[in-house]
Amino acid sequence: MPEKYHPAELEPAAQQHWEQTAAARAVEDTTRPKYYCLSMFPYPSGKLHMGHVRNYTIGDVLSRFHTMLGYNVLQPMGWDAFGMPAENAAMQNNVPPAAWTYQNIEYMKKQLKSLGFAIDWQRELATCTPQYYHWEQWLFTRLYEKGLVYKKLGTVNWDPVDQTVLANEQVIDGCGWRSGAPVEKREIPMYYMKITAYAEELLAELDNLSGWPEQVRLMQKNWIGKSVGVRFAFPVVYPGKAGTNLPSPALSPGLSPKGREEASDFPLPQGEGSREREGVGGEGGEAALPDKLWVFTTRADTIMGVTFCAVAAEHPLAAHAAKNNPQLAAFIEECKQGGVAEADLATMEKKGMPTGIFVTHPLTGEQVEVWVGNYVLMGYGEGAVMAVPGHDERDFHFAQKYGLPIQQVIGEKGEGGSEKGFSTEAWEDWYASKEGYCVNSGKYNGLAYEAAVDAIAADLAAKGLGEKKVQFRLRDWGISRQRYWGCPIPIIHCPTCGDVPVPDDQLPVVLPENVEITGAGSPLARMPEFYECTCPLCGGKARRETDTMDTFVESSWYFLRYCCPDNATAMVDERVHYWFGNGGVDQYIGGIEHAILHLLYSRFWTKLMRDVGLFGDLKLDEPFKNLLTQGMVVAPTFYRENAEGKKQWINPAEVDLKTDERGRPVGATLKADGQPVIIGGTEKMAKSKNNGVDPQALIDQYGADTARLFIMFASPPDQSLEWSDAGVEGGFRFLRRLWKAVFEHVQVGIVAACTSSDGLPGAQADLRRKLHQTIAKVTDDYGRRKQFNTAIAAVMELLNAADRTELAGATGRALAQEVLEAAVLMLFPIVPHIGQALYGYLQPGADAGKTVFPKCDESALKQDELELVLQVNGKLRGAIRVGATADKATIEAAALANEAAQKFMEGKPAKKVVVVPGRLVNIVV
RNA sequence: GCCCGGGUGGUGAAAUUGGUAAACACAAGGGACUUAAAAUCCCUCGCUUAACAGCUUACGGGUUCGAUUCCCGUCCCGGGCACCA
Repeated sequence: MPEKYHPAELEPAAQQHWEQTAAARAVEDTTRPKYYCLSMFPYPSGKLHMGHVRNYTIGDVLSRFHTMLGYNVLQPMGWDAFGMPAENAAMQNNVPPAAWTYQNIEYMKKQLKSLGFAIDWQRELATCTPQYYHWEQWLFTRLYEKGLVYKKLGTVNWDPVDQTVLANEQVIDGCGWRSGAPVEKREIPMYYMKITAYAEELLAELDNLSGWPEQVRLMQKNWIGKSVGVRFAFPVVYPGKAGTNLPSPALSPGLSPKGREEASDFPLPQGEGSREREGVGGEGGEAALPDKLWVFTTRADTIMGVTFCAVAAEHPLAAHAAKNNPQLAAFIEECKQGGVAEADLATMEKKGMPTGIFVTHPLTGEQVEVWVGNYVLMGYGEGAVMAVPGHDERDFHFAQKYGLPIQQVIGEKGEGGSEKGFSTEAWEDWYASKEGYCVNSGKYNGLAYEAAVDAIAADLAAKGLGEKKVQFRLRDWGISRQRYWGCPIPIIHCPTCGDVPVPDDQLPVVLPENVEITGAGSPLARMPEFYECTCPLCGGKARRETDTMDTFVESSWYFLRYCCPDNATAMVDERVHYWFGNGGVDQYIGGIEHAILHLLYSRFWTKLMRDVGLFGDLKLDEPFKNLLTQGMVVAPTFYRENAEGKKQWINPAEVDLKTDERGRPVGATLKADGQPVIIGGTEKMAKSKNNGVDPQALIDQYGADTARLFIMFASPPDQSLEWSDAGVEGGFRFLRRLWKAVFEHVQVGIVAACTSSDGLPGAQADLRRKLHQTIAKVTDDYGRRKQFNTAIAAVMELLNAADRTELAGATGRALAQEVLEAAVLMLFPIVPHIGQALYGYLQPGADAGKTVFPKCDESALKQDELELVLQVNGKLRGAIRVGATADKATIEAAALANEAAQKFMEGKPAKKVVVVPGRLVNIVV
């Protein structure tokens, strides 16, 4: 055994050993319990960053731990290989996206291998290969036939200069990131997946996901947003025709009464299809002129306080009103400015303009004016809202701004039972409370929230103007992307047959790999050799769809494909039954930033695949049994602005940071030129902000084990971690100390490990107790708590205690052997390379990774005496020693007799004595 | 703006079910060894105080014998918001 720890020699040797013994190969074996340990696959951005190291180390620790517990472990890895950065890189460096991606995969795979993860590389997959996306296209066509995929208009960010659709990330302060031109909203036809059809199940199943963090379940619940409310209508009164619900004949010439009838309710009545605006060709705006304005509200109890209504700029009523009103038309144009991101819409200034159109309040018969509001979204709900400024904060401020009436219709009792005062001058939070009762509401006065909603809904229903309705916040999933580097949508547009799904024998629709990326429009739409095709139904000339799918689609089922990545004839096969038996993936690990979208879409796709019948008799409703959401690894961001005011992000490694005496940053300069840079926020490591830290330097200098140990020791996995390499040195030092301890023991000679505390001298019995306490704690930390920093600390404590214990004699040598073997095995999941080597020296010929995890010897934990903390009035005043079996009375007596206790009781009698068994005694005087 | 988290020494953090706040480390300071350096080992290390002791878990309240932990409010930081992945 070498005297010194040399990771550079020992790590490749250990990795070679695992490769030769196929240690990580996972083979279906029904005689053993399986453990499917899944980490979120990376986007091949170029290099691993610390977030990856953290994620995959957690996965590897759990995988290796469960292997040592006897499970048949599967730990796969793959590449989420489609996406925007490849197109950006193509534009910047003139590399085709495919070549760039495969190059990145190759490098990152090498990095992953150098970290020693026990990954079954035979199951590796990349989503950009036809072998993978073939099945995504196949399922798409099945879903299209089932009506679970449909087409409607959707709103996107449009860059009028680059003539291209932008991602929300590419819209900066309302302008296109490359052109700098103000972005506009534009409606284009897109394919949607009907996730709303599964809203109820996606919500209900959250309650069964007991292995998921409460936080994530809550976020998904709020995202789905089930609410029960009332959908009702305001009959529309057109100018000059007060008192009629019908459009003026002058405004809609040539429309027969029957046609009017059919076109009446707009948007379409309730039901899943109600918000689909089918196709692009619906130019007959006049025909769609509504005679009722439908809205949805969860606050029907405030209906008597409606003083105006607001519709989206794209609402047909708005368009109609704008025809003879150039000012309104200009305002509607203004509303189309800016992007579509909800965060921007929610924080922008609320603006509106009256349409001159009035609607009739369905209960009071009063005339209520319709406004166009920039904060009302066409794609959400009915594209129209009732406004109750008295009891909705946004409406309140809107009404104040435009001088619209504010009417109190809900009252509440304050402290002492007096009525709370309502003022139209200043908003107070209780105005929006559901705790009050109706006032100024005629027959509804005095009713509390639920009773009022019920009564009002019943009255609306009686008039045929509304009913109670369940509504979800969740919207259908738009999957069309006007981009190149994605999975082609397998649809053929035929002038005679319409949209035709590509038949199975023509799948996959292969994405051409040699293209020119210009950043303006989709390259596929400029490639006749791609889009020119014949209709599979009629054989006529047709055009292939050139949009690709949202990359979230690939990541919604990759975990199923890992079971059978080699199957060329089916999406999944019976191997799924083995790995997804017993409730699915046993442990899924990934960043908390995926709490909603990725995890919800994956749940959805699993249900879709189930309902297409792909799982046979396997009961699989949810893909992930246990979920560990790791906190993000965050790092500071730095940038400079160029002449056009665009931000150039600078990597933290290239920056010198100056701090004040309290450690707060006061300035930063670029190392290269010494000139100042601007300090941005601390954010998750991301390519777009160039604040990723490459772990390679760390691995090169200290080895994989130190990198793994350090990142596990830095903080618990679910906590976000601000990156700093201070302390890496300490991790390396610990491994060196561990090596030295084993070396010195082996030098004297290995012996059989101690197996019992019988006959051990006191100090050695104490150490052995500490050992088995540590085993119990580490097992619990790995298994139940999934908190690895405390497991490492516990082993450090154990080794510190061993250092302080005399272990020279025969019993001591045996105990030292037991302690060292256990310590090495306990650390093995975290630092497997050094563990593999050291265990080989302690147990020649043994393979640490195939050794059973140490078991706690309960008999070693026994103690005759316990120390209890002594408190007087809750303050620490000393300690008492009592027999391990002492009863409450004995403990009380010992506590009261204690000198320190008597001093702080100052002669007063004890009012009460609280005894917490095994912990403390508190004397209350 | 809305939804979800977080805030404990100079730093990363620990305290698992309401029961000793600061375990385990890092950094710093002092010492030993050394011609010297590195490495290693030992000691000190929340704040106030000469000491006794008092104070301390972002801030302000509350519940409790006892609160980092539970409740209410405030501030700050991070994540998500449907086309970053």
